[in-house]
Amino acid sequence: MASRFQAPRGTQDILPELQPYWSAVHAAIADVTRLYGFQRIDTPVFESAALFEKGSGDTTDIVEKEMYRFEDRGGDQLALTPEGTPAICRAYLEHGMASWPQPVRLFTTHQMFRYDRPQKGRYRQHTQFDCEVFGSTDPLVDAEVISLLWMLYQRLGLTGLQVRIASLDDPEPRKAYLERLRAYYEPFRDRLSEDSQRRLDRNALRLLDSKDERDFPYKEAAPKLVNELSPAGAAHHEAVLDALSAAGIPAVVDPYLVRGLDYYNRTVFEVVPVDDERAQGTIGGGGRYDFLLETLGGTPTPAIGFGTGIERIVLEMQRRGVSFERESVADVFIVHRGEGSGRVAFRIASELRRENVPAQVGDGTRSFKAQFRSADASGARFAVILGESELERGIGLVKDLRGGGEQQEIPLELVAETVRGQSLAR
RNA sequence: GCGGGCGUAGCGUAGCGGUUAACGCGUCUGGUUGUGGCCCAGAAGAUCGUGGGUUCAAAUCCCACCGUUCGCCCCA
Repeated sequence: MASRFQAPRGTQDILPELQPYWSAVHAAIADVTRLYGFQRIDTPVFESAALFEKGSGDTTDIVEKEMYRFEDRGGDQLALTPEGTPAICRAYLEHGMASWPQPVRLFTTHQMFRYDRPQKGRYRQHTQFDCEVFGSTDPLVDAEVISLLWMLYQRLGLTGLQVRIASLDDPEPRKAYLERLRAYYEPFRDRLSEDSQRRLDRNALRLLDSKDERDFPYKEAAPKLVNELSPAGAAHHEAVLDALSAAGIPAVVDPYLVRGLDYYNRTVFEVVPVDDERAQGTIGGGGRYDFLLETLGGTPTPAIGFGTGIERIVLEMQRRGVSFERESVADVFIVHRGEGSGRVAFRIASELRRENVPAQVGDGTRSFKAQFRSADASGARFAVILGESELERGIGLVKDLRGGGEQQEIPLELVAETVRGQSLAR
């Protein structure tokens, strides 16, 4: 290895060859958010650690073992954002957005930091596109954010995706359900996997999410929350499904769907590639969180949102074979050699760039052959040749790099204009 | 945090106890006083992830660490 330094574990460089994917994602985000009437917000990379402890839930893994927490020089307890929703909620409350026309639709793309064990598609720093809608309990809004997310994926050429959806009901009926679930599992406690025995005490809902074969028989026979919703919860759930179906979005109810954050109620959903066996397959997910803003000290405000990982989207695009043509870095490549040629080359390049023509100047210390190779590699359509004999005659040669490579003699003052004209005319 | 696989030039690979570590792509230079893409020739580029150990001898065997990858936990 040439370099002694490496990017920190779980972080990565996004090299130029990958940038077209990222640009496409950002462009699609700009499109769909505009189509759905979302406004952009940007929040800081770090926040008060307490925001996430309160917001995400202090027993969630994100807060308990994955948060980059630090004390700054003034003694404040801060954390690199592990999760976007609490940050946006904080901004909503801090800026009195309750007095904006409701509902308030916000989106952002920002960096997330989680100290967990890296794998493909799981990084310590990753980028998330988040959308949040505040101030509406309407199930159509649930369907709308899912529909926005779905459209994003469609526009990026991602096929073979599936929306999995469920409802976690509201806190009171869920509490009652969880008691029933524990009562159901308790007699088998000894026969469950170690993980599931722990879940029984800590987070019974997770029992349904077990991937351990020993738990499967009990899991299948277990009471499912989606089948036992309260009347209000059931009506909401049905309305969301109905709206999705009206919009032609293929959503399947997944009774085993569990999301890792404490604050969700009613609608929860994930988007997964149906043919991906990997555990990190989920590319996006979210849900309703009608009680979070209250938890954070605000007036009760219903809300729903999602996050989707851009790294995972890009991986999925590549897996799906979405590709981009290599962009040329210049339209015009100026080859020059000899005393004073650099000055002229630089002047012509500047003229071209002022006129919005991408132009590159060759390395005048290298041979013509080498500069032409660079010109070819740049993908430029035209080469401008400025050698000693041309400069003596006050002309430049304009060469078409496609086709037969014919060259025209053009007076130096007209080179930029001529090339620009031909470059536009192509 | 737990368990498994992998780690050889920029990239992809070969070599798997024994003289100067090989090949393809890429890069650079040349083949045309000063002209690209194809072709040809040559060059540069590797402390064989790092550090220990075993051995007369280690890229090859063993251990630890680092990185990556797969599964679990969890999540985007």
